[in-house]
Amino acid sequence: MPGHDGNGGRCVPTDLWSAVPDAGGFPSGVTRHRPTPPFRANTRAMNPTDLYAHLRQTVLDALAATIPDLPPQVAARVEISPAKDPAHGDMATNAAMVSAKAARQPPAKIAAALVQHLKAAPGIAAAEAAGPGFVNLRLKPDAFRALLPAILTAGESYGDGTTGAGTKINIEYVSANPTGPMHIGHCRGAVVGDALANLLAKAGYAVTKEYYINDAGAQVTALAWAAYWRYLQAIGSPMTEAEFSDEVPGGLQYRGEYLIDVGKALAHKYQASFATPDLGIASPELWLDTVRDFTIDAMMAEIREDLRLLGVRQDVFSSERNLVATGAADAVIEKLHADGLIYEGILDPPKGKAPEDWEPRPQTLFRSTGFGDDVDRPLRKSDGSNTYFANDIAYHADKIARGYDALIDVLGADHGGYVARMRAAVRALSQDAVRFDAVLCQIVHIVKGGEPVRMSKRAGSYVTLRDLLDEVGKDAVRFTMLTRKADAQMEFDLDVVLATTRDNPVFYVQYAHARCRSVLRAAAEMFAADTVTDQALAGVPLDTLDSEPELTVIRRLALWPRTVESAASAREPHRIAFFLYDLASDFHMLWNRGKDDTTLRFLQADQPVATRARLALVAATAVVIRSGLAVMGVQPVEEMR
RNA sequence: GCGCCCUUAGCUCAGUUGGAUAGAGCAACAGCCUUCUAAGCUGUGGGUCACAGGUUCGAAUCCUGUAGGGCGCGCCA
Repeated sequence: MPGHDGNGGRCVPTDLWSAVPDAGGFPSGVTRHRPTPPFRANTRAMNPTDLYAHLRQTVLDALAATIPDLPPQVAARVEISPAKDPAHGDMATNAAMVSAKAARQPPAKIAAALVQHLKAAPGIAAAEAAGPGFVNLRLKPDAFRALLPAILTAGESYGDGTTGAGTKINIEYVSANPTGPMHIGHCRGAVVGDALANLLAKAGYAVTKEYYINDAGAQVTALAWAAYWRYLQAIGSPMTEAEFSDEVPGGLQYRGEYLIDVGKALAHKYQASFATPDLGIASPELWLDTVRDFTIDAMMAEIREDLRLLGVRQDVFSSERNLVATGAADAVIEKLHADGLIYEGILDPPKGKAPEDWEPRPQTLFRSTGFGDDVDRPLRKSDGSNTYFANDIAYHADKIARGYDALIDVLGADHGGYVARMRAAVRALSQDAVRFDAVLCQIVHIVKGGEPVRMSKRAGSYVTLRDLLDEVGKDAVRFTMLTRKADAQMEFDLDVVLATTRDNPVFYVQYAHARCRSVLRAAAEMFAADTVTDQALAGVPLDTLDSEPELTVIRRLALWPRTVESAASAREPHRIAFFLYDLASDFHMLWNRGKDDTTLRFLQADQPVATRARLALVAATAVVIRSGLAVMGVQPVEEMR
């Protein structure tokens, strides 16, 4: 989110790829170099780790037997989903309804035929037609229980998807101007971007995490002046801040205390050589480039430290200044010019906006209207230098040249108006082959004791990431930032985040994991430790797991792979947080049964077989919680302190 | 003025990409517990999915319009 300190956002997940996961071709327009997905071939194995995918194939087989010449496009629309109402069974499929038209038969008739096939399928206890043409399925408890050894064997890779199919995807996030420490707005983008990247990787994409350093342009020049002011202070200049500000083009902008150390470092390194003999402002030619580079390096070191503390580690840092220096920006404009997409023209004045300083002026324009934008966009300022957009085109051209199939930018919501032109540029540069998405993050308000928290001691005008981390810690920050859709405004209530109650999702999920681990530790005392490892528990008999709260947890675990898949294709990492909260809720409910009735507790020394079965469920729950927290970049805790 | 996004229980928010009787947490109400399987548990009430049309077997979800809110709108990034 270069530029202002905006941090709002909206998410526009128009996913072209997830619409047809398999059983048919891919939608046109995104087919470049798309390897044939190898998945689903093994969904009929004995221990399916994706129960829903497995059942879907069973339904497709039944459908093929019922309607031999069914078009693949119809098969692609067949879904299997969890039943909302337990009275409907465990799962339902829309197969009869979506194929009715092609088969020229009423849904009810197809449903009845499907029921006949499905009744006999392995793992299915009951099948019945219902409603407008649903087929409801009830699974044998064994079918659900069989998931536990599969999870324990797979470990945290349970839920890994293949929908990405190795697609190369680049996700750019944070990209804060190196003009100061990171603040809350950057923080949300950082967490959303990082979690989304992890999520896409789990779904099978080949992901690169990237940071774009906006180290060119007027902002960093203003930063250099601000650092220079601190330098003058450090060498004992008699100037006042007001006097200095009057001499700065555009005035002194960055007044936060964080530049004091930079000024001191400059003074130490260059002594008084950057000032006039009376310690006043020397000619910028003498010092500006040096001070700017020095300060940018210092700020980037600061930002990298912020990112490290937040647990974000990006693969690639790209510099805008470098793009300009190597002539990449000019080269891209040349290329677009050769393609006939650049012209000199005059834009209409914006309607409704104060036109007082507006005057018609010929500009170098990019024909973005040819690619879905509203107006053509300027590439050069009147002083001849590139606009931010021009450099950003060069940057995205660079990413395209590096071979990505898709690009994602995580931006603040105040950049919503920027998305259409960037998408237009990517389309133009890639001949429509590379998909571009923006994930916009809305603003975050920090609240404590019911009052908004606004100021930071250090930066002066905003709450820094460091302040927030000091207050609540990395894991709480990351989790909480993912408890809302990115495009929804968020109130970050410091009191709630630190509360040890159910309405704090961070606590509630961590507590569930800690309880799992606590039980397993106690089990290692009660039985031989090597009989309660995940590996050992993957082989124990599970028939005794038959109570409703136990099966509820297992059903939830079965939803993990499809949660990963749908969250990834929608580019909505917050869904992982909600899933974990629901899973934690199911688990706590199971745990609470043992509060009043001690015979319902997990560990019963006189019932080793039933106990081990329950331990398998507990261990699998812990695995899935860890798997989800890993996507969010949150460290699971072993015990509550 | 134009564009994009949003509007779901009193509050804060989900809603599996068009499926069946729209969910959760707070708050409210009614019980229970006073415990280390600690940092509460169980249950109840609560809705014209902003409003009006449309598309179809079926709409909170897609289309059109209206009202209200957020963001943006040529040489800022």
